Amino acid sequence: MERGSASPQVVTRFAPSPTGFLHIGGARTALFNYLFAKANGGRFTLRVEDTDKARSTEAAKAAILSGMQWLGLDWDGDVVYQSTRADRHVEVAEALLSKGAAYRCYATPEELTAMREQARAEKRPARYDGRWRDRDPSEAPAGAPFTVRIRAPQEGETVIDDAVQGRVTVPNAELDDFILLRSDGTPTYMLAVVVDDHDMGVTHLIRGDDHLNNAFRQRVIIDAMGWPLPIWAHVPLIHGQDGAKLSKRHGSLGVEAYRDMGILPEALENYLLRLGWGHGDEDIVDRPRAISLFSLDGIGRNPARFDTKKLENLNGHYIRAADDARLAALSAPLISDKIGRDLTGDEQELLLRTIPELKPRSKNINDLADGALFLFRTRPLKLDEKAARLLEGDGAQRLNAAATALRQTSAWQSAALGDTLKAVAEAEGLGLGKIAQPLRAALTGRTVSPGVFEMLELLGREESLARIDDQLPTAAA
RNA sequence: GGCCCCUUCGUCUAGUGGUUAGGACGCGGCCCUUUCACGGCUGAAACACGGGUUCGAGUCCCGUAGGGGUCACCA
Repeated sequence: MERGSASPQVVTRFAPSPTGFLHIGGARTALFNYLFAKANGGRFTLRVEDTDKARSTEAAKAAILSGMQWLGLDWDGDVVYQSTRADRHVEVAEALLSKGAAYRCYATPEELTAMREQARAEKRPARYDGRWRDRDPSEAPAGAPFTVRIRAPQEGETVIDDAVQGRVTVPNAELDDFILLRSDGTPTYMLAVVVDDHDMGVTHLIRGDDHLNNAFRQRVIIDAMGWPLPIWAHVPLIHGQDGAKLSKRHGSLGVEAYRDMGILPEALENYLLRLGWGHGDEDIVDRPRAISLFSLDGIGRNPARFDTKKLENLNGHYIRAADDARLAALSAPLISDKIGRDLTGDEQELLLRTIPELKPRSKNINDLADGALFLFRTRPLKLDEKAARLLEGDGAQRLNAAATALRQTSAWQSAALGDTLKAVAEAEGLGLGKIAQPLRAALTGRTVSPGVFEMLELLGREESLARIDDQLPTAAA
């Protein structure tokens, strides 16, 4: 799909560092980048920032990729691993060096630590003091290790026109000569991002607010290289329920944790989208709608708190909208887990037919599995306390009356069964509930369940009658 | 602490100088109803505070308070 050269293609990227799972904040950043690219007919790329060999792990890398796949955030092209691009990063550092935009610094780590401590003691900002900035190269200790530092402007100010935050200005005195190349010759993050974003043709940088300060530093490199500026969009971070930074304690779990809680990916996506982005009153926004609506100016500037209740509500909505077969497949393993065996083919088919009854009663897949459990109980059912109480005294008589009528019903379909039971209630001069509740208890062992007529049909004549007989006092039966 | 950002119901938000400040989640009530849900109706619930600017501020400006981010040879 060629686009006119007059309007260069939008390219976004998600650039996680593989030091942990794909958490909620990262997932939202990825989502926004994905949506913005799709909304503009652009490309959404994925780059793994694995330049910190000590902290990066294969497991984290895999977790991030699988999290993205689960959410259906498909990236264009191959994953770029930053660690494979070190040569190019060094090349740029050297270009900067020969331009005089960077210089070698021979300060030792100990020296720098001492410098920072002293600055802190004197209540000054702990910035690199530029001690090697203007020294003549001849002063360099022979053979000593050195880092390469950017020569950042010291006067004036640097401006970032952020698509979310607006125009943000920082005095250049705040920017120190940060390190480009470590003393072992490897590139730092600050250099690597800029080079990679440039080389990958990234046009829009949508990322967490915590990177806003980095943007000023990165701009120094970009300017020094004479490269075009990307459009920055710094999205406020997600906070926990208590307003503090999101931690594992209150929801910053990996996306797979939400999957395991029975959350549907489209529900998490919709929730994440609405957390910090809005379009009028619309709360239910599915993927196609999001792609047609998404824009950077819909992103708010204030941090949002994570609210599990709303996520669950949204999840309930998407469960009701989901395909029955998909829901059956998702809940079957959970059911197997609970009953300690695999479902037979017939049982799987039965589960599928029951899903429509369970959908409106479920906020997550666990609820679904739980609700389906009555189908697979083994006789005689153990009744819970409340259910048992429904079968005491008059309850037993009513159950018996219902059983008698049910045995004579030939058409075992919910509508007909409903008519039968309503007739029983009328004959007894009772409300339908008086008949249905004991029946529900006998059928499921619980007081809460899908509709009795439907369950009767689902369970089938034989199983239903057997369960009822199990609960009938022997004298009455 | 320096620098930067933020502040509308408990929460997510709409609102771009004149609104009975709207919606959603959650919460309460009512209805539907064989239980529970779903669904429908309905109620309580917010412009952090103080100064300006203006005929008129949730909307603009300045302070204060509170919250957040960031200050590595991590990313």
